[in-house]
Amino acid sequence: MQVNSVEPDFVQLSAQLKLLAHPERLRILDAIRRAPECVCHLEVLLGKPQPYVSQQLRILREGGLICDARDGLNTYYCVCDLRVRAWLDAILGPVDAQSAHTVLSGCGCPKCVRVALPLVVEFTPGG
Amino acid sequence: MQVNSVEPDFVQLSAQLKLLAHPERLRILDAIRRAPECVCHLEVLLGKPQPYVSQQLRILREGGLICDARDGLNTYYCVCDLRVRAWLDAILGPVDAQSAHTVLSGCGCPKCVRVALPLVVEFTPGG
DNA sequence: ACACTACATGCAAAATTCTACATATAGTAT
DNA sequence: ATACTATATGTAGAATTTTGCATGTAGTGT
Repeated sequence: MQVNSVEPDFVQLSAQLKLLAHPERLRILDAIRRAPECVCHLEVLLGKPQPYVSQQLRILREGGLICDARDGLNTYYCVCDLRVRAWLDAILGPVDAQSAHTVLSGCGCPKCVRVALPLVVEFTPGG
Repeated sequence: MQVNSVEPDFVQLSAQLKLLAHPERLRILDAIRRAPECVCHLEVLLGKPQPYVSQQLRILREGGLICDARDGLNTYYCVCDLRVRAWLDAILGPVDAQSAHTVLSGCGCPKCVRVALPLVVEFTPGG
C-alpha cells in the first residue's frame, strides 16, 4: 500500500512550467486570468504582431494551460485550470477583484469598445 | 502617486521560472527544500554524473533560487528564498514535516551514513 | 459569390538550452 | 609534500525554443 504522497511527475510538471516561464506568455496569462480576452486585445496589450500572439496562445492551449471560447469572429481565451490559477496566484500574487478587464486605448475589441461607445451616444443632443 | 499594484516584472520572473521548469532541477529543489543536501547525495538521488548535478546547482545558485553552505569537504544546498519556497509549495504541494531528509541506500554522504552508523556501533558487545 | 475581419498555421533562421565529458580546485588526512 | 575526496568549471555538439513572416481558414456582412 502506497502511504500518502506519490512522487510528483517532475517531467510533466516541468513541461507545463516551461510554458509559463516566458515573458510574453506570462503576461498573457496575467491578463486572461482576470477576464477572458480575445486575440486582438492581447495583440494590443503586448504590442506584438497577431501571428506571434496566436502562436503563444497555441502553445499555452496545447499545453492545457488555457482554454478558448468562440463568440462570433472573436475567440476569447481564459485560464480555466484551477491548478494553473493557483500557480499564477503564487507567482504573480492573487488577482484583486476590481481589476477585471482593462480597457486599452487603441484596442478595437468588443470588450474595449462596448464600454467606450455608450458614453458617446449618451451625449448626442435631443436623444 | 502609484496606486497599488506595480506591474510585475515579467522578464525577470520568467527568467527565474525558467530555471525551475526543468525536470532534474525541479527534483533537486524538491529535495533541498525539505533539508539541506550535499552534491553527492543529489548525485545518488538523480542518478546523474557529478559534473551534471553541479552544473544544475550552479544554474540555480546563480539565478538566486538556492544558496550553499560549506561544511568541511561537503557543500550543502538549500532553498533559502521564501518566495521560491512558496512557488514550490504551490507547484509540488506543501512539504509535510515528517519527510525531512531521506536516507538513500548507496549514498555515502554524512547525512546518510551518520544515521546508519550508530545503529551498528550500538550493537558492539561489551560497549 | 465577394470582400472583410479575426484568427490559425507552417516554416525556417537565429538564439538559447541541454547534456556529456575533460579538467580544475579546494579542503582533508598522512 | 602527497594523495584523496568532494565539488566546480570550461567547452562543444546536439537538441530545443524563439521569433518573424508568409499564407491559410473560418465566420460575417452585402
